Amino acid sequence: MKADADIAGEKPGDMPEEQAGAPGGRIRQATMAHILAAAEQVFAEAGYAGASMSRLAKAAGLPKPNLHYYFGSKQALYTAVLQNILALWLDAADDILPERDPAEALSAYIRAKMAHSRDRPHASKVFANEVLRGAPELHSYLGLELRRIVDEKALVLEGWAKRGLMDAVDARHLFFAMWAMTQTYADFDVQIRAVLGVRELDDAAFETARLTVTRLVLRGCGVTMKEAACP
Amino acid sequence: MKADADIAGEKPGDMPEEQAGAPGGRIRQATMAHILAAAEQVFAEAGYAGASMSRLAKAAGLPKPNLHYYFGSKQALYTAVLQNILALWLDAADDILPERDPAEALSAYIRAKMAHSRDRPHASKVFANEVLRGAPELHSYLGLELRRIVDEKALVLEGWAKRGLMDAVDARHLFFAMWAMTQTYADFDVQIRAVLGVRELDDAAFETARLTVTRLVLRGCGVTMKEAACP
DNA sequence: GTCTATAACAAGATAGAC
DNA sequence: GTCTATCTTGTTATAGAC
Repeated sequence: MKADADIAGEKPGDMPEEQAGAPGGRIRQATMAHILAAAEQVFAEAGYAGASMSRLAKAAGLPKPNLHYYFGSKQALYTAVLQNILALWLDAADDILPERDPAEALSAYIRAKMAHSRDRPHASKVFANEVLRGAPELHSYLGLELRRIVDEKALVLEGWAKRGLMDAVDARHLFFAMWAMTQTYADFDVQIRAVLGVRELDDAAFETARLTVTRLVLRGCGVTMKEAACP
Repeated sequence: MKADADIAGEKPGDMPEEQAGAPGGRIRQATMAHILAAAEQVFAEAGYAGASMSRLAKAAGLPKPNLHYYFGSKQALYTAVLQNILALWLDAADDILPERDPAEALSAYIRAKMAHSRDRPHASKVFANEVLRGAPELHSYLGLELRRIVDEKALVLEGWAKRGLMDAVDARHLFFAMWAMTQTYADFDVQIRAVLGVRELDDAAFETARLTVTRLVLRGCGVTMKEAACP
């Protein structure tokens, strides 16, 4: 087995027995994390239907039955991959807080989302594939948890607008725009690379992308850019 | 067979025999257009791998072998659907011309793209699915035809910037942003409806979306909005 | 041109030896 | 815990009657 199984961020040698939500020994957890990491990539490239168990197994470097042994079914493995991604997704909006400066908070949010697109493109693609299919696994998450977060953050933006710190922009549609503009660098990377005529999106390309998105959002919200966009 | 087979925009009773690129009689063309319309929807909802021939056949209201009779293979049917979509995709940027006013031209472009997302969401989703998979069928299109168009339009924007009509924004990344913001209303509609807590995106929602996107782009480019954004 | 019947194969899942 | 061999089902595609 390969050694890059630390995707779930488990602390090695922490608990001697088990833990809530992650039963089993350390080797079991490591194997499962390894399978999840490989599966995320395959599901990202092929979608749910296009990812066969044999392909998933080959990507993990294991025989097919082992995947069934650990996750039961393809469906369950896919759900586990999605769950792994949502945990990553949720804490991105932590910068949007009432007491912060709008320009800085929005810049930080865009920076975090762009970093996600760069560092975890597979996660973004799996999520995109799922939503494109009609989000059969994420319906409740989108309608409950995500909706609650957006409602909460929309209040923050409306508060900023009332205090004259930014224009009164529709907060929800602003979020849709920020999600779309940042995630497109992960989901549609093939198209972007083709149009730019480059083999890879390097640091400079991502920096230009981040600055462009930040500029559109900050100016669109009527907040001054200052040096918040430049690290 | 249902009567909504006029998607390809064929002129009924035009030519008695054949035409380049569309051989066969009128009923043949009508049947093929009907299959293509149904297939677009199924490919959009299920992706390439998730769309089985039986499902495609059921959606078209025909037995499976008929689809093979007309298109040969699932692959060929899919390619035909994509080809149909590209024709639609290409003429959206017709508004970006040097002699036009930036605010009006960009507003018109965003309006056209939003209208596409509203009127042909399935087309957008098929395209998104294809690019997510790595664009195996569209690699040459993206790297040649689309790239050429974007290069051409980028020159127009740079011309506007030199004449002081707008700020010097990276034109290519601005296009990525406009594509992402507008297409998200087709591709991620499930997520948007869930967050907004509505069953359907109605006229008002699309108008708010369009105004938000237009605002971000025009202000981000430093062009005055005037009434160009309002019909 | 249309459709029933079926071939050839790959899918998800499991039994059972190790 | 691990993996070979296999079962069942659904897949694309086609043969051949109508």
